[in-house]
Amino acid sequence: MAETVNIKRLAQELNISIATVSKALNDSHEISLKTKNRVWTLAKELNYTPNPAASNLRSNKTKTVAVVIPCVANNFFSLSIMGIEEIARQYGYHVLIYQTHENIEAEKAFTNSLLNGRVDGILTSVSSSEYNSEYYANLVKKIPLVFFDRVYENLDAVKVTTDDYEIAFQATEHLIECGCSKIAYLFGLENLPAGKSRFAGYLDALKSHGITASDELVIRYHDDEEFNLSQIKELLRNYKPDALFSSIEEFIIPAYCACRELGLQIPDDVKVLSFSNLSTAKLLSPSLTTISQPAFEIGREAAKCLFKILHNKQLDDEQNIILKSVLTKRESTGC
Amino acid sequence: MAETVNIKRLAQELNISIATVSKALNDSHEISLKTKNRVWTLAKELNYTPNPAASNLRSNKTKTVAVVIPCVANNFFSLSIMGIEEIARQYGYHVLIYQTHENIEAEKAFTNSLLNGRVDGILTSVSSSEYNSEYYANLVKKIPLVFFDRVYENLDAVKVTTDDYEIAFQATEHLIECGCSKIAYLFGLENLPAGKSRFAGYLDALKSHGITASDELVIRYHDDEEFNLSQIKELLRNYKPDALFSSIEEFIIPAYCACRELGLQIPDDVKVLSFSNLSTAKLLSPSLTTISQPAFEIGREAAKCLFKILHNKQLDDEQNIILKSVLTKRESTGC
DNA sequence: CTGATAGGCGAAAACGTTTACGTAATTAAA
DNA sequence: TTTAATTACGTAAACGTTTTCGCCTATCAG
Repeated sequence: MAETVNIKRLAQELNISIATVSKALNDSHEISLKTKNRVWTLAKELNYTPNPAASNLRSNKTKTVAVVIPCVANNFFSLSIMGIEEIARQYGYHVLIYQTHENIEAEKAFTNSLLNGRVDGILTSVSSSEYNSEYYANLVKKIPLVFFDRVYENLDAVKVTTDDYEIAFQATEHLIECGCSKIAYLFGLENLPAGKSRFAGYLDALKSHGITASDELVIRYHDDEEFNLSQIKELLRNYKPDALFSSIEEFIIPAYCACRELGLQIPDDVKVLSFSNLSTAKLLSPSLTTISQPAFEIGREAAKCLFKILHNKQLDDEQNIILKSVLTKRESTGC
Repeated sequence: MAETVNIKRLAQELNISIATVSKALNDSHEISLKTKNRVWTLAKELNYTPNPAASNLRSNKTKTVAVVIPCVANNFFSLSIMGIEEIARQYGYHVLIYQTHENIEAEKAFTNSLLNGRVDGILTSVSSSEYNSEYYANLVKKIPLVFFDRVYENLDAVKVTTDDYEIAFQATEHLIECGCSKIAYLFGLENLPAGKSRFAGYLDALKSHGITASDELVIRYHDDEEFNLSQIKELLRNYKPDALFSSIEEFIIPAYCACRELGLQIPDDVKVLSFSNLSTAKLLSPSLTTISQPAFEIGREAAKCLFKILHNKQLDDEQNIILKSVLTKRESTGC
């Protein structure tokens, strides 16, 4: 590197004080336009950019936010990040990414390590492995935090979610209207509000159509791919459901594979429907009926809320923002 | 926040100097074990974590790297990020994400903004919109930088890539062996070494089998989805190729859609093969023969190299690391 | 007993900003 | 004309670390 160019250097070359330079750079009203222009042109000429560490240290602002999520290699989360990034760019913020891999301890460790002033705020979609609000109840007191999709309820924090209950209800009704009466449920996120709402929507839709739910038709997501596959195969073999309603994307591949392996035709023998943001849903064999969440918009909304908080703007209404999911009917439900 | 706990506070409570505390926290040999233990226990007790800004400012180390990529919502890049993140966690580094959306100006703006000490190093996969090595030739002199997948050649920097030429050659041969002789090429990344190598592999494979390539059978990626779709439809209608070799994932959906709309059966009427990291490739209708790059490993390798550089370790051999892609034959090439 | 050596610690400067406060000159109000 | 207010800038402290240098004590060789 050549001679480091900092405020002192600018001040020397212009024969003014470093305070004046700093204020000019920050467009302070204390400085005359003439001086500001001198500073700005020299700064551009020397390619000056302020040292973030020094600035952070003094001002206690980092212009950085953290995104803490289970995993980036998931359509929903990568789309959310895109939305977050778009807004962050508009506000001139930087984005740190942390993946928890559904590990609650990693989650706590990350967020704790962010409390020393590394970031101005946090956007998070929490791990599904546990639901213990104690930790977050304390955390939200210490740093501006916005939850999206996977949230903790009853905390003093903004939450951006989707209409899980309503859309699950609607999707279940769609299956019923297609003639299904023995609808299996592939249960994911069971610890979280989102997972519970989806399940509740499913149950209530059954009930409102006079169908009694059965525990035998419910299987729960496990971290082991093989296990999920064999679970589904067992389910199909033993209880012969006429539909599979999957509450998470991770069940799609094992569900399709299970049907193939058992020689079951979708949608003739069994209909399939899933929450999913896969762009290839319409190319699957057969094309998959999906509930897709507006992942990109969720990211945008969450980021917007966080920046409003960081700039002390009043949040429009309340702390719960609920966006609408979309049910797209395709061949796998066949009607 | 309660009373801020910093080094000064620790020093006061222990009746020692802040220098001693700092050295103890950093496990310096100058400090006795007894004193270190006193410091460590109190630090843990008070939940002390060092202020990163202060630390960065003084030491000129940020323990942070930047990842500059076109887009996170792409299987290849999100998997790469996973690999990068895994290694970063091992080394205790933080990861900043910047998306260029294939915009070379944004790319330059981001990387420039990282030169003032915000990060210790950069991992990047460059934009495909242009190939102008001047900028990067200067950049690599200013900051440790590792390219992955989409690289600039002939620069003094580490590059992690895949065997694009060889695998494209091999894939083309596969199509030929399946009886194809009129193989269309869906050309992406044409400005970049990766894109050129893939195309070269395709051309050379044709030549080595006595097939003359034709310009009419090559179409180039465009940013407009509709345009790509109609391009492919035109191609299929006018020149009736017996295979589509797509060099990028983005062509898959339009290619499948085009075949459907024209009533062409895959693989009977036309075979399809594509570079892709889609996990649903095997569930498509029909399942898609793919060349999948080891995205996760690429991220890992790139990150490992960067950290070696940052710790002044000798890089094992040379600057080019080449990983192997995998050709997975499925129904879409039907043999 | 003297001198050297090493171990353990502290004083203080430095990193590059921001900002509270002071000051001088100019302008407006009286 | 005097005073008050305003404008434009400078001084210096502060943010929380890291690190150089020096000091003191204890130990050891001679």
